[in-house]
Amino acid sequence: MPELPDVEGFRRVLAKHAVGAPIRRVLVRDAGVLRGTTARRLADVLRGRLFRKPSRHGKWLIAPTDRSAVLLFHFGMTGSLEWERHGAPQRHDRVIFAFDRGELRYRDLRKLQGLRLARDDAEVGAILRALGPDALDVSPRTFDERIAGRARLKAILMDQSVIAGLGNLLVDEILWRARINPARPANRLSGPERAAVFREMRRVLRDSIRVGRVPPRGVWLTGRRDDASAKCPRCATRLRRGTIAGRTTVWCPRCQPTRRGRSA
DNA sequence: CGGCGTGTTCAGAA
DNA sequence: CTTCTGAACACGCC
Repeated sequence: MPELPDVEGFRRVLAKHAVGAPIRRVLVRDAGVLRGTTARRLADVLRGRLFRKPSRHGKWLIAPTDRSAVLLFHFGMTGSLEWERHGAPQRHDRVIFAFDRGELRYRDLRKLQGLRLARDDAEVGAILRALGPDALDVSPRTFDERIAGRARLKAILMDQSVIAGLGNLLVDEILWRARINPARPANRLSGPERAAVFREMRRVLRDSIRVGRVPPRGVWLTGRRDDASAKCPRCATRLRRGTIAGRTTVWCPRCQPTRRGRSA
């Protein structure tokens, strides 16, 4: 599930329920999600501490504490962060932070990513150093400069070191709305085309965050990924699918031609 | 049983 | 140097 809007939702969960209250207990139910730390160290460092206001960069959730330590979450393809007031843990609750009023649970099926514990802000910087600017923060000018690579546009937009936060579903949705073929070389887009991608990126992100997840089904292209006979919601042309940047890619050959007048 | 998947990383190839 | 592909990670669902 998690792309930028989902992680923003998790950030809000943490901010709403888990900021400013002492962490009473850290229960690591599956140490397989701990990256570069151990259950012992995680508990020793966090027990009795408070989380301060969390931030987000791309798909990373950054949770500072009232000491120098900072907890970082990445959710891979199947992770989430849940607040539960009571009840038995679910099968995929890998780490549980217990507070007086409830529990914050890092839930993840596939364990493709996990939790990291940084000693201080400098270590956070080192972990996030390779990321480009957040997709919601980047200015139109910086966006234009950064996506000017030779690779196919979808690969560029998915590259977290170029722009942080966009994933497979979001990029397909953005390019469908902007009516640009995902296989176009990024550095051959016109100025207006780059502006369209930027505009639709903002719009898709805003709408997704408002709904609290990405992406809402319904009229979105994303609701049609799994159906091989699905039609374009705009023009009813049969959607096409292929592989770009190693990921399943869905597009409309009519709305998103490779070049003027041709289909992909 | 085989194939697939909202993410990332790495080795190796082009 | 840049870009691309496939495999790996782990698990549930066709």
